[in-house]
Amino acid sequence: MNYWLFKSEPDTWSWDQQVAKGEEGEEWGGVRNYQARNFMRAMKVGDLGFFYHSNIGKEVVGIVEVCRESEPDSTADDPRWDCVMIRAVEPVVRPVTLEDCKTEPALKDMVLVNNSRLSVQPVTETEWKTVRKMAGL
DNA sequence: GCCAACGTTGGC
DNA sequence: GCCAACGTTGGC
Repeated sequence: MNYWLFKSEPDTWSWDQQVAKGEEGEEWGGVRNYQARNFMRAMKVGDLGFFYHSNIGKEVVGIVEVCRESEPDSTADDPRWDCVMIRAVEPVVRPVTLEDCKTEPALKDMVLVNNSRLSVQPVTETEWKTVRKMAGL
């Protein structure tokens, strides 16, 4: 089991929209970054991730699960891009902001804190447990 | 809205 | 294969 973090601008695709998709989930398309794509290729069905709102909020707002492994991105006209599908699992009790992560010593090596531009990131088990706890889950 | 950081592109 | 130019992201 691996843990991840999915970043989205709520203006483009928000947690509420993700929740509205329900069990069916939604294609995490539109990613045009090799590192992010490679992380998606490494994902397995059942892997869990944080859903993070960038720009507006700058906080973790929910938990998602990978429900389909990487396959061609329907939003791409170039075959090199593919993506997974994710579904909402549960909302957080309390959002965990970027600032919270920066001030928590256990999260000092978190990718979110050090490379905020990467849109799909790996999360370690320790970070996963820490953020979950901070989120009130 | 600005700008720093980063990734990608393309000319050489 | 290098690197300058350019585009994008995302925190502030």
